[in-house]
Amino acid sequence: MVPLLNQKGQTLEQFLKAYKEHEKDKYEKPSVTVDTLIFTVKDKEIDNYRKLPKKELMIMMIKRKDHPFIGQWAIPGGFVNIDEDIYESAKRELREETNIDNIYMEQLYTWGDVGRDPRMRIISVSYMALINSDNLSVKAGDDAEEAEWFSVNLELIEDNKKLVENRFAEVAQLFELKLINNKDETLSAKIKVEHKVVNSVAETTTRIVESNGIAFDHGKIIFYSLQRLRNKIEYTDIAFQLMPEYFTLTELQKVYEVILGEKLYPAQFRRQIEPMVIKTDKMHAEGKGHRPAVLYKFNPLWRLE
Amino acid sequence: MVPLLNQKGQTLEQFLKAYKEHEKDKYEKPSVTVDTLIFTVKDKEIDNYRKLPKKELMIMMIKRKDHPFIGQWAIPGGFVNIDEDIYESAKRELREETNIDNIYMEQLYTWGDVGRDPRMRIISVSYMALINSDNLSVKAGDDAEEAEWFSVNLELIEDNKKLVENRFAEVAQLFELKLINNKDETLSAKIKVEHKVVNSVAETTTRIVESNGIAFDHGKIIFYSLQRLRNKIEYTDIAFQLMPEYFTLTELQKVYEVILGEKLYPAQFRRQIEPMVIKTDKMHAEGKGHRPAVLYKFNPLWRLE
DNA sequence: TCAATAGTGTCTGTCAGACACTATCGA
DNA sequence: TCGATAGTGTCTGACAGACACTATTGA
Repeated sequence: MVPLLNQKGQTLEQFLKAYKEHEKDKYEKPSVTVDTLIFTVKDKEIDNYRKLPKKELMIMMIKRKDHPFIGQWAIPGGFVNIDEDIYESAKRELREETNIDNIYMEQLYTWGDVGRDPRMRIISVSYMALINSDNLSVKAGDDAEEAEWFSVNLELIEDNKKLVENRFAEVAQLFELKLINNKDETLSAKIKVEHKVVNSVAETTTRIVESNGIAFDHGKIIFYSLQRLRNKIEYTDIAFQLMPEYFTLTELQKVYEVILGEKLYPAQFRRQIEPMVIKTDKMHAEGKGHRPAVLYKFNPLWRLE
Repeated sequence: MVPLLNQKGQTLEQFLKAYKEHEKDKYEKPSVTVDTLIFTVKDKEIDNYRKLPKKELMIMMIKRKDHPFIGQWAIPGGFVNIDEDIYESAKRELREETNIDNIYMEQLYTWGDVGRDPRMRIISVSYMALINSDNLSVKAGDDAEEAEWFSVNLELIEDNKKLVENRFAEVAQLFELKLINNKDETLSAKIKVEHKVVNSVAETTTRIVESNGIAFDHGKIIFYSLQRLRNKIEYTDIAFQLMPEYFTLTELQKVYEVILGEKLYPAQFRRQIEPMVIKTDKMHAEGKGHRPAVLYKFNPLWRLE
């Protein structure tokens, strides 16, 4: 077979050799990092002996020891090695922070605005990892970094809908994100979401209007991940990534509730979740002063009918 | 206010100055490109005078003039400028290929496996643009590049479900993607999707097992974008980005059908789509030999009730 | 006994799937 | 008249929202 030649008469091999010698570093390149949002759900202890613990959505944050944003908290992340897939890079990051491996992880979004890091042009690929509360006892990695879990609370604090020319709609929503660790340190960010229809093209802009203690544009990234979590929990089985092997249906329901931010009806929740779970013959040992609950397992076959 | 100092006693300004002088290019960086998948829906003319034209989903591809993959077809794309947001970069790419501006575009996914480009390490952020058939007459950009529209057809050709240990499921699906231009050039790719549950963690791998005439991993990227299109058309209004300002409900239904790959019932489709459209007093002029259809417009307010 | 959780039964209205039917045009 | 598209009416079963009810435990 005759090798294909380009306009300079080069074979592929010749082209690649010349390319690597002359073309490779012709332009200035941005740096690429991977940020991993690590979520789990944790019990919050309650005084009353008969009451069940409340569930809280938690995210892992790292305290910055150097400029920029010194002393503020950031999502764990780091530079992509030149010989490492970006997915592997995110897994490595997760391992370094938590010593946990073999965990559910998905790519979220890539953030590439010019001014998002004052040091230089950095494009950041964000991943979302969900770990179950079984593994929560695992210590944070042996880096000298301060890594801590923060509870995640998102509140809609303003919601404006406008009519323009009785034809185009503008929606402006203001959200407040609050992160609280077990020392009651509180970080917060206000995020404004504007939805406009211009020339019958819908445009949504999301921007941080205030940030306290959260480094870079990480408030916005966390906000985005919460939207994704809420969406995906409705039509996938990702919630089970947050559960231990055995769990009660009430625990599972509470995980759904904390992510969706609303109460669900037990009867209906059980009917809907039924195909995704397997009833075991084990009973929940913890609950006192009320009827004990049956433990369930995830049914990985649920999509196959 | 006292300026914050890091461990070396530097202020933020001192740190940034030192960083830019010494740290910036410490590590080898990957290159970053943006690829834009440009979709539209086109009429396919029919001989019978009373019949309506068929709708086809089309994607714009560029013929490669140089190594690697010389002579094959690729998604339009290019390097991100160092002083340009990645979203702007995708818009620029779209403008260069189609001369169209102000168009719906969303980020799809970021592809960052090490070996995906034989020239060097390239991380590619893909965007999806939808343009309406009104603009279709616009010529491809004035680049010397050959740019052409290809019809997009995706077929599920194998579907295996396995039980392992009567406990874990494995699903393997084989898809064939076919791209055909108006000279009847046919490009194709076979994509294998494997879904496994290992240690109760669900893992999905997607890989190209065969590629004819489609450069790089672009068959996989197109496949991914089709999944996203199908998903989003069900719960968002993106379909209207593919429509001209005035359209009949049958046209709209055909667009849904070609993207979803299935026939829909007219009565139900009309009931469901009703809140998203506004009936006008215009009638469709084209159709001959049958009842004329009312023209509708998109209702950008539909989400506000 | 009582407070709390576990778990079930059932009514109601909505809506998707399915299909049949009417309306209107041009050759 | 007929072949094609445009558009509507309605039956059926499934299922979400809502609420009430029963079951079981430990202090």
